[in-house]
Amino acid sequence: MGRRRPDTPTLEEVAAHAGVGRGTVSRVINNAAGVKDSTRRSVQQAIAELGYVPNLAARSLAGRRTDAVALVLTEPDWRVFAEPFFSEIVRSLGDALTDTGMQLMLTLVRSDDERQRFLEYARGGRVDGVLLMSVHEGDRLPDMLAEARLPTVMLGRRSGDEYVSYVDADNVGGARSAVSHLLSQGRTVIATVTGPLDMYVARCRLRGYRDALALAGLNSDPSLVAESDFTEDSGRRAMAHLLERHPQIDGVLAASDTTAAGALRALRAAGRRVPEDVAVIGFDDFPLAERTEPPLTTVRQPLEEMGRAMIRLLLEDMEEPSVAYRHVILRTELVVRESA
Amino acid sequence: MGRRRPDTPTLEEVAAHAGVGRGTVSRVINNAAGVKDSTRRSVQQAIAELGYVPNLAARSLAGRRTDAVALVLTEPDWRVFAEPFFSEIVRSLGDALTDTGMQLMLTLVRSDDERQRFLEYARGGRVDGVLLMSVHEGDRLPDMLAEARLPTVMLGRRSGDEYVSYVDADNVGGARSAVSHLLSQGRTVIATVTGPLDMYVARCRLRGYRDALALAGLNSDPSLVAESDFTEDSGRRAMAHLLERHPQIDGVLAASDTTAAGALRALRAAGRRVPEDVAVIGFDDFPLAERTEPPLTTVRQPLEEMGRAMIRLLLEDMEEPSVAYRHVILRTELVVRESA
DNA sequence: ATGAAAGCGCTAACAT
DNA sequence: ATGTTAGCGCTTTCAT
Repeated sequence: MGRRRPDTPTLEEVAAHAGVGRGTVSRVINNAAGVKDSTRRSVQQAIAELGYVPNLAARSLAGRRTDAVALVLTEPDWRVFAEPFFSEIVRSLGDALTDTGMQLMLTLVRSDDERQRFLEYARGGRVDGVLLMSVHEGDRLPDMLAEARLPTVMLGRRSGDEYVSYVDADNVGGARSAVSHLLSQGRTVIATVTGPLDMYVARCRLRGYRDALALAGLNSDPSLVAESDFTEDSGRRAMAHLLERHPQIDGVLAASDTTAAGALRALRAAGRRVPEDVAVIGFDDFPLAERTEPPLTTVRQPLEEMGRAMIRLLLEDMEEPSVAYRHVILRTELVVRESA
Repeated sequence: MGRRRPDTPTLEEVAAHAGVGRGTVSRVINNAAGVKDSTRRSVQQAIAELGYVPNLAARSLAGRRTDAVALVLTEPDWRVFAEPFFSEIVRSLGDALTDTGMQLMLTLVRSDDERQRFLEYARGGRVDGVLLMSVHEGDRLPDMLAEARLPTVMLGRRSGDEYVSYVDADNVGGARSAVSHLLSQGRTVIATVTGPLDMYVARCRLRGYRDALALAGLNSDPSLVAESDFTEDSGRRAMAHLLERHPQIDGVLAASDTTAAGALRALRAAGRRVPEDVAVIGFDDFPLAERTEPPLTTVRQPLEEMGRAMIRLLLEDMEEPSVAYRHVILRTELVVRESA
């Protein structure tokens, strides 16, 4: 595990080469004010000539920033990678961070051992802040990070009373409006393929489904609810199962558009036409839902805004280490795509 | 961008608390030999009581390891994320790294600006080594890293004469054996859906396809070749296109199993039966190919071994910074899955 | 506007 | 076996 970084020029050598003190060089590389223009230029030239690159370890030891934030994925199931949702969020985080000059690094945490290791890494000062995504209910990592007073922001929450800062979408409202939409179309037997019910997000969407039915004065029949794990295949199986029990289903709320695509396949396999016989609405990942034939109506989450909001909360927390946790819940939008 | 790490106890405080010198504490946290058992225990207790966590910046400044390696994705197209290939490799890298106690961090590099930023990050000493994947032909990042003398290993190569260290699969051989297999089945009109031809891997597979035909004394017809970008949808389109020109196609080599799945859809849409009318063989990502109905024959790459080999090369390079570039090409395996 | 000097928290070489 | 000490390369006062 030996490491040798050879002959990297140091700030001191740059200073000597430029014939100035090292404080001056430091000011130049940090774009600090109060350096005569001519001095600045000669320092810059020395930097170029020597191929100087600041030693980041020394820099963060000496004080200020690390200029890196970690995005942690605590997901034993690697298939989330395949979700457009995931890549959209990562992209939006990357974009939002670009302006701040920070590096985004993705870290994968699967076991408790890795959880511990990451904690030490973060507490060791290798990152200025931590973003978390797809956190499951019992996961204590966010609390550990928060206790260590590391700026921490989650995407989504683990439960109804979450403390650690988070950004979430209005899942209940989204599901509610989707189901209300189905009802207003005259659909009467509406089923739902939920996500894994140990995830709060899945429970919220289920709640919205029930709320909408209740609002219409209908009882929700438990046998119209089938659980999936957000993958296309499990969505297909869940839908097939629902159809066996309730052949007369004419509307479906799916936990995600991947799941919706799966449901679509099951419906087709059973000879149903979509949306004529059965209308399907999925939560949220537009790329897939749009590529479906026909394009599915979806509850769209403002992924771009969610990423931006996460970065905003994180930066705020870094500026002034407050004791407050902050929460942002973003509105969802029903994107209707039926021609019918 | 201010950052304040509050009141973290230092090694010195631990030493005082335990009533020992700080050298001793350092030995204990680094599991160095030559510390009396009783001393070690009392230091460990002091560490626990104070909640001490080593400052990683100080550690790497003082010399040794960073204990982190970066996996860089230089991919403007985020859909690669969705490839099982990708997550399999990441998993295998993670596993291989676990034993060494190193952190793996994924970094996304899309623009030249980000390329430059990452270079400074790496040269700044934040990582001990760099792994690269999905590197396109003209990308200079690997050279820049190698010139900066950072241990660097790529997955795949950019061209036929690659210098920077890499691990690759025998793509030519794999494609050749796939097409030979089709020929031995009596298939006579064999098309191929290639990957993006600005990637060497795609060209290699195309070469294997041609080699096999030549070996059988056949000329390859350019109009039996259609390019895709490794996504399912582009595979579907490419296949549809091929079918228009050559309705009599009875065998297909697809660039990946995602592409193969797309090809399958196009074939079905055109009323062909697989594998009775048309046999499809895809390169490489078993999870998807197995979930296809019927399961597709594939050219399997030893992803697990590839990940391990990358880590091995990287560690070797870190141990003894050699001037040599090293290359490993792993054999592929044809996994036949037709019942026919 | 700029130089000098005091750390930041750790490792490793040198004493003992 | 353990204490002491000299840096690692930078930022940041504090002088000037």
